[in-house]
Order: sequence, then C-alpha cells, then structure tokens
Amino acid sequence: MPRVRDPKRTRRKVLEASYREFYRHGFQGGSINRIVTAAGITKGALFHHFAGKNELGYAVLDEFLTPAVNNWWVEPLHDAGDPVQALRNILKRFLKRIEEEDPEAGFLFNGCPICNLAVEMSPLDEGFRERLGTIYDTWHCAISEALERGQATAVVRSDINPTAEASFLVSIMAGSASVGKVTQKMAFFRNCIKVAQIHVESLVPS
Amino acid sequence: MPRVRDPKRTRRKVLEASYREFYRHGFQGGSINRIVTAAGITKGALFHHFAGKNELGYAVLDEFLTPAVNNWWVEPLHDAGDPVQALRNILKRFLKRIEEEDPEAGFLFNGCPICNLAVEMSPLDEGFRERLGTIYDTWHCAISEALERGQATAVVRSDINPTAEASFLVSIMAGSASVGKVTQKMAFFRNCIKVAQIHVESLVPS
DNA sequence: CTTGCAACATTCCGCGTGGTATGTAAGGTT
DNA sequence: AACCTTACATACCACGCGGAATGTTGCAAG
Repeated sequence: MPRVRDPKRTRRKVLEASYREFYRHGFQGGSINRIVTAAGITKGALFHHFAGKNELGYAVLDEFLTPAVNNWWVEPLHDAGDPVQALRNILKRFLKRIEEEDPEAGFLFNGCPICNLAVEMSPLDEGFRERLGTIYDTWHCAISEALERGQATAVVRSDINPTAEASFLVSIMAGSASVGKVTQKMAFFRNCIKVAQIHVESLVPS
Repeated sequence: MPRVRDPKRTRRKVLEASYREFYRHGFQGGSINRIVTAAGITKGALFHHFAGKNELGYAVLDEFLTPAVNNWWVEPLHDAGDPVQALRNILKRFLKRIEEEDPEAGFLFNGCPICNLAVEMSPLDEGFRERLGTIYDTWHCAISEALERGQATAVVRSDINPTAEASFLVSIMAGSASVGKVTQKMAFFRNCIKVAQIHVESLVPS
C-alpha cells in the first residue's frame, strides 16, 4: 500500500478527474459526486483542497488549460525565428493530434476544452470570464506579436494586419473544434485546417 | 382581458421564454421554473404543450434556430445569381447586426445560439446532436452548392474547393461568436469578419 | 510521549430541480 | 342541455445537487 497521506497526489487526482468531468459534461452539468468517485477519494478531501465548485473550475483553467495553450502556441511562436513556419508546424501538429484520436476506442472528439468552458461559463461567472479572457488574450498576443516580428524581418508581408490575422486564427481553431464535435467528421477538420494553411501561406511576401 | 384559452399564443410564449432562458444560461443551466415565470404561465401549461425539458429544447431548435439559419444563409444564397456577392451581403448584414447590439442597454453579446447549444449538448444527447448536425449540414450545403453554381457560371475560381470553403466559413462564424462573447470586444469581430471578407474576395477569378 | 495540525473520511442537510397527479374551467359537438 | 376534450392551474414529490459539520487518523515538531 502506498503512502496514505499524499496531498500533492490527491490534489492532482482531483484536478484530473475534474478536467475530464467538466470536459464531458460541461461545468454546470459536471457533478462533484462523480468527480470524487472517479478520483477514488471522498468529498471531504475535495473540499479540503478546494473551497467550492467554482474554485475547482478556476484551478482546472489555471493549472491545466493555460499551460496547454502555452505548450501548443505561445512557446513555439516565441521560440521561432520564422512565425509562418511556426504556424505551419502548429497546424500540422494539431491535425496530427486530431487524427490520432481513435473513434474505435470509444473516444469521440469533444471540441476544444477552453472553448467549451468559454461558451458555457463566460456569461455566467466573472471569475471564469476573466480567466478565459486572459487565456485568449495570451493566445492572441503570441500570434500577433510573432507576426509583427516577422514583418520586421520581412518574412511576413507588411500589408497584413497582425492583430486581425491573430483574431482570425484563434477563431478558426475554436470554431472548427466546436462545429467538428457536432458533425464528428474528420473531413470537416481537414477542410478547415487546409483552408487555414492556405491562408497562412498568403502571409509570406510574394 | 384577452382570450383566456389561446393555445397557439401560450405555446409561442413558452418557446420564446425558453429560447431566451437557454440562450443565457445554457440548456442544462436553464430552469423550467424561470421559464414559466418569464412566460407568465404555469408549469402545468408548459408540460401540457411539451413532453419534457429535452422536447422543449428540440422545439427551440426546430422552430426558432433552423428558420433563423434559413433566413440568414440558405435563402439569400439560394436566391442569388452571384454567390460571392451574396456572401458579401451576408457578412455585411451580420456585422451590422452585431454593431446594433447596444452594450449600454445591458445587452452583452452572448455568442451564436446554435453554437452555444452545439457545444453544450451535442455530446450529451443524441436528439440534440442530430438536430444540430442537420442545421450545420443545411448551412454548409447552402454555401458549397452556391459556390459550385458560381464555378459553373465562372464567377467563382475553378481551383478552389467549395466544400472546404464552406466548412471554413461556417467555422469562422461559430468561432468568432464564441471567442467574441468572452472578450466582449467589437474590434475582435470586425477583425475576424474583415479577414473573412478578404478571403471571400480571393474566391473570384483574377 | 504528547500535542497539534493537516489530510482526509463520514454523515447529514437544505434547496432547487424536472416531473407528476389531480383539480377545474372553457368551449366546441351532438 | 349534456358531454367531452382540450387547456390550463395547483399542489406535491423524489432526487441529486453543492456544501457544511463533524469525526478520525497520519505525521512531524517540541
């Protein structure tokens, strides 16, 4: 039998179970009871680590989803010399990730977890709205600033609007995931990403 | 005092109140009690007209949101000779509609009602998923078929993929609404639609 | 060895929910 | 005028929820 008292591990298990629960059922539809069952702990342990359901949701955003955006978008764009090449890689990586999800395994694509929570909770709770706004802002800035740097080094056309392009790209990612989860067709994603890729190519100077 | 018995009107009032309730709080978060209060009727009347909460949600989709898509996209695209011009008009109309929403009046943009329900309910209930899938399919087909007709009459470039472009446009509308409801910035919309407009222009033969 | 607190487990509770059972009256049909 | 169906209103219910109160135990410091 492993260590009985392990607060770090307990907290982790709660967060992971919460993420999955909220991802599948939404925040309002997500059940604390199901979370504690899935995590293999009790309600007392959960409320010892988190003050309430809202705080649990905030923690999922802060400790799960914010790092995910950093990993997928912010760091690759920050580290890249050529932002267009970075965007090519990101879109390719994203498409690969989607294709890896095996529908035979009973796992159906369930959309972007950030967008899911944003749609459901941002109009209902200011704590959610703030955090989600910050995430989208970080995401958006990473793209637009990378494009600006690209313009400075002339690897990006000077007549495009970096802010507008960033808004556009974020929207496409959110939208394709949301519509894709309804249609459950891989072809839909491939189409969206393909057009986005073509659009990205239009950013390089001719 | 008006007619006491007016089933058509009662049903309408319930549907309108339900639409608003679900639009603001989501379907799971939406309350039957609040709906009957807002509609000024009783729970008995509601359950006389609708078998349950799910059926009420289905009715909102069938009798409110499907007609809205027809009005905004299907009919304009079907009636148009030049699909690109039709898309220009639709995007312009959409932008104007968003700008008309007065934030001073306490009304904040709350996203696309279809996309909201799609994100929340499509993975949870097959009845919702089917209906939402049909709506997106109708929407998608209206665009792609119009683009195909445009290719036949040479007002649209022959080297673009109508299906992919349709997927792309639907995604942008859903995504910009979803992200826009978080940021609550008009500029975000304008940026997205502007890039979409530029993209639409790239569909005409050079 | 004891004390004390953090890390849990157990039990219980009030509340709002979707839904039902029953009552009642309006209005067309015969 | 009797009747019957539709269109509601009222009252009630079981359930699951988030959360609080309380009990118990490991573990480290003094």
